[in-house]
Amino acid sequence: MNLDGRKIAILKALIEDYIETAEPVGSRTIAKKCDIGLSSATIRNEMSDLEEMGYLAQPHTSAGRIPSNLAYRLYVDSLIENIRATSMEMELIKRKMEDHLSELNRFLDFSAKTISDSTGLTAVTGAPRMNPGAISHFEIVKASEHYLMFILVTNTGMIKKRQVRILTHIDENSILYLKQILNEELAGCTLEMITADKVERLKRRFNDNFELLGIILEFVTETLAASGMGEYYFSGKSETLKAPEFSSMDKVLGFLDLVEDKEQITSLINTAAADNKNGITVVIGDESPILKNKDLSMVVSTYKAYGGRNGAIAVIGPKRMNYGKVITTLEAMSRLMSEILEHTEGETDEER
Amino acid sequence: MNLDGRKIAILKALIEDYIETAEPVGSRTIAKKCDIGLSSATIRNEMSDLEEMGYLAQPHTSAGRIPSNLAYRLYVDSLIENIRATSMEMELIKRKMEDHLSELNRFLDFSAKTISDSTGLTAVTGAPRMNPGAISHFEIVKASEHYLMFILVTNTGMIKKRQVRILTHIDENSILYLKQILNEELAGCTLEMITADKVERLKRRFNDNFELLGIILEFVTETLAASGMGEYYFSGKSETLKAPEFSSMDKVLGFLDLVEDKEQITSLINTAAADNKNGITVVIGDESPILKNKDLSMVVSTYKAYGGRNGAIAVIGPKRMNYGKVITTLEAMSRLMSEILEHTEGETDEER
DNA sequence: GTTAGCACTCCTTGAGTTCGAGTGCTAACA
DNA sequence: TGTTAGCACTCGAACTCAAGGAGTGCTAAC
Repeated sequence: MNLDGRKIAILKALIEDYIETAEPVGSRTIAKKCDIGLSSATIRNEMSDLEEMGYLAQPHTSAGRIPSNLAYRLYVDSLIENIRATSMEMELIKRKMEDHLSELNRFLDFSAKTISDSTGLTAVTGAPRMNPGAISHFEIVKASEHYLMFILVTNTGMIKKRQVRILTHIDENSILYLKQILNEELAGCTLEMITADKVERLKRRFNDNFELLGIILEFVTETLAASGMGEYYFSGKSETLKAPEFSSMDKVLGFLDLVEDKEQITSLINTAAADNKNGITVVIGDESPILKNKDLSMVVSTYKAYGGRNGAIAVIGPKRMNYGKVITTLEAMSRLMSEILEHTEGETDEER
Repeated sequence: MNLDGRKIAILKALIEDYIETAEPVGSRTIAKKCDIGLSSATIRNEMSDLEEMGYLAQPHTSAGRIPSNLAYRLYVDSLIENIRATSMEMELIKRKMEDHLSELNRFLDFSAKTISDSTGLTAVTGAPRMNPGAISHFEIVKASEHYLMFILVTNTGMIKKRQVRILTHIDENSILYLKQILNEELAGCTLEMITADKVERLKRRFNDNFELLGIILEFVTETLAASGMGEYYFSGKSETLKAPEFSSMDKVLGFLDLVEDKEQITSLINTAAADNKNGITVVIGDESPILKNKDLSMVVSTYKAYGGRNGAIAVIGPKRMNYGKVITTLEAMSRLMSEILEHTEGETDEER
């Protein structure tokens, strides 16, 4: 017994009906819907075969069938039709998105909103993972009489500041001088390159500003060691919960627990994104232990930001989601985001 | 008919029982619980009076009574007992919080978690509203052959950067020179102080780098104009939804809609925080149109961050929340956060 | 191989019933 | 006059039961 064309047609029709209605699908419904000129009895036989093969399941004896994980997997991998988003619409979205470009977090927030609006599900956008890289510039600013501000810029565009209280007086000239030393010694250094040797050299050149050097080096090493874990931006959570599968409270809590747990979301998205560097990854229900027993699926894509770093965008929703729509939306959005972010090369601000 | 001591005792006992059980409270329950030596019949009479006075309500004739908004208001304003959090516990929390101080967003995130852990409800912490202030330092860094990075630091500790593509070649010395001009002319300037006059002077001194000046000025004015609207950090949403009042789906969606809508949350917290600059504000149910028909209450407090700016912390939960616990928790946390943030005076980093 | 027919299963729905918590009222009591 | 015991009444929650219907699986006929 194998999957011939008729079985596939029936399976496809069944999945699509189930996606639409969230109700178990009976043989008569399919007989009416897809006009291959078969009676419900024949379809019943085929469905029985499909159940045996693991593609369908019955909630109880006298109910219709629902697709299994295996069926969804087949559907996503080979049955789905690519609905192309109209380029007109995309052009409009792109223009709107460019308006939100001035700050990365706003941009990602808006992108998440756009995706969730278009899919009706929960969208997540993840900031590109920051690699601290090497020091490109170190700045010391005298903020006030007793405060200095350090600013460190790295070649990956990361920028960190710290304000520290100083007890002894330092004049502007000394600051300028120390800054020069630091930039000479540290420019181009990654964390690994700040060796004991280097520190020793700096100590010698700093001579009487021993204490200050300690504070600065602590700041620098901390900054370079920071993983810069990407933030995630969510949109459309309550939208997703309106689906009928969330009528029972434990499903709702299952979903919210997942979405609120940053660790889980991070690991889920990261593994999925790593799986497939450039395309779309679909994780269906129990395929990930994190989604287990939650009747949820996730579709993940990546976008390229400046500096070749990858960010992730994802949609989370009931296993019975409109995969075609979600996949095309994510494809289009990741293309769009890559275009905008690669193009503008780090045109993102940060404050505070 | 007025509120004598006995009525108040009964009302208090009823509210506290209802807060605990979320079930309408009958006369017998109160007779057993608070031992003023009264029979259920007497209490029944008193409860009937209290209902007439608007403090109690009955879901249906043969059910117990539940407190009205008026009763909660009375309870919060005068009946509640201040449970003081042990200073030991607070000392521990403080130490933990100081560990999370290195970045403001992490700190606020952790604070929200701490509050929601201790109350079992949804906690929100809002970053202090940033006032861009005046320019304290302007930096130009040559990121690569075709990219310059501008960094602007203001006296309120705000820091913004932007990377721009340049077509013409500029050597390091010119950059140094231009930077010097900019710092001379712009240091101490607020947005209002960048007048046409000032721009004219800069133009003259920049002479051949006309185009670059335009880009820089655009960046500067945009940065100074940015309102720096405070972000909010949530924690414990799914925790709140475990309360029995959220057994019906529309209550769940009501709560999630509120929590997801940044505009609403912002306005709700801001008006509440503005109401009462230093203490705690309690908004009970319908007292705010935003909470109307959602059976929710909110408790808001503020904390002082460096530079005298105020941030907000709040707890959102069912109207039937443990106000005593929530209020003392928020009081303690706002004191703690003020101590840490005022003390460390802008010890907050930012990256990206 | 396909289909009509039919018995069977099992969920859903709604009506009817019981149960019990709680009230309001009245009459008795201190 | 305030308090309490007693009792009839109310009304939602929970349970049972039967009817209805959607869907299946099997068999026999085409």
